[in-house]
Amino acid sequence: MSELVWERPEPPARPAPSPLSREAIVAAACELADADGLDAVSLRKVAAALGAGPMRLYGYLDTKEELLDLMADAMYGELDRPAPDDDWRTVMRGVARSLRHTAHRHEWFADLIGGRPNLGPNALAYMEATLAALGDFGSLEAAMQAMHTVNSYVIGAVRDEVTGRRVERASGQDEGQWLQASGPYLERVFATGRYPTLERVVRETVHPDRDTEFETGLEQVLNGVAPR
Amino acid sequence: MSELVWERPEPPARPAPSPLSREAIVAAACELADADGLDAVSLRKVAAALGAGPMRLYGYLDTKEELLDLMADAMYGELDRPAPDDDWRTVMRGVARSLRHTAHRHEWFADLIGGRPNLGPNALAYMEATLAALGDFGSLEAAMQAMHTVNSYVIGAVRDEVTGRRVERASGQDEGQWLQASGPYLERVFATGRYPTLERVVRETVHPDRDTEFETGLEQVLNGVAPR
DNA sequence: ATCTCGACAATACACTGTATCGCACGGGGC
DNA sequence: GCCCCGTGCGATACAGTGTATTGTCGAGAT
Repeated sequence: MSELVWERPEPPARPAPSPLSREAIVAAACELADADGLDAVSLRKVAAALGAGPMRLYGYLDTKEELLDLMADAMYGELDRPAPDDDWRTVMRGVARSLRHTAHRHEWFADLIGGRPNLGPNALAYMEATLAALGDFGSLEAAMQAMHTVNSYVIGAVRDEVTGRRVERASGQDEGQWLQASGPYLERVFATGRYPTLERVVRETVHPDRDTEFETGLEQVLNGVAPR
Repeated sequence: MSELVWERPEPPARPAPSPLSREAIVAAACELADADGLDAVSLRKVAAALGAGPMRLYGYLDTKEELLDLMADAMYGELDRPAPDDDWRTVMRGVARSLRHTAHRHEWFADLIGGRPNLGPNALAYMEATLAALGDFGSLEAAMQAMHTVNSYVIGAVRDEVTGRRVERASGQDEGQWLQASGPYLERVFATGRYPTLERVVRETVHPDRDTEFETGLEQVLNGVAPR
């Protein structure tokens, strides 16, 4: 019934189960996402990058969703903490810029922020530091409302920027505005004459680069939320 | 070689290939998304809902991405057009509220807006109408910048709101704030004493409901973008 | 020395988007 | 009226996904 030793192959030489940790897992996942976008993050690939089988990850996560949560929280860990002594305007400007900055370095972050509850330790710590630095804002509820407004703006703006970048990258190496990225199409659309105002906007106005667009928008929002 | 007629089954009774159209396809897809979220939208299910094979859709689309683009554009078709004679403030308020409203009726829309270039006919028409109605704003470039700022705010705010709703819905029938939806967890987190400010915010301040939070944020942004 | 338990890999399943293939039908040339 | 061909469609196929289940090996306890 059992074969003789000679014909039986040796045990498959267990490759010394590499040590794992949540940190290593999300690091690998982030690397994958940086390289090829969020869609490239699959449990199998992450596990493979760590020299492990896919099911091994389920000791550290219950769900892929949880991996995404961890990735998002890792990004909150990368943000610059606000200095507690700055006035509220600089604090909020700093938060906004920092968010934008890391969303530019890790574009997949833009797909995640706002799309899930951020209750990880890093996100909470960041919120804590920000709120604490907003002591000169007046009431706490006013500070919360202002944070919400600014945050919403940043999330939306960053999202737009990132999709703009992607379009440009996909549609040639072009830099500049999405307008010329989708140039020919828009030409054809404008030729119908149905969008005169839009056409004027595209043809006659100069478009600021994204940095200044973001910054002036941010300044507008900050003016809007200023107490009094 | 060939079987006798008796044993050969009849032709599979071609079920009268149902007529199709892009419109019918996106309608079916939207229905699916309304019922069970964006993840429930698969080409197979959409096709099945229309009584067709999955591959049939590829006559109307090249890619699932394109289906999502069509769905998003369909939503732009549902928005209330701004009245051309209103002043810029009411125009922008209307745009913002309308976006928010349809994102509440079709929550999956919140997952789509800002995440892809919106160049469909409905989106363009909407932009056109909005820009045209913003004639009293001063220069066109200022109107563009202001629209961008307001739009970014709305996209971010709506995104936050929708994920909040989802958390509440998932975590019991609770209404109110995400805070008590994730209540026990936050209690445990606060018990560490690492987030005193956050704790004060949660415990000591009253949280406005989402409508007023959105509206006051919107008003802040509108104040911020006002010309002069 | 044996038993047991926990950690891991292997397998399996239902499902996804999409490329390919082949058939059946309808319309144009004789 | 018949044939033939193109075209539109379904069936099939494939690689890849998240995850449940099963199998197996090694170490620690008795």
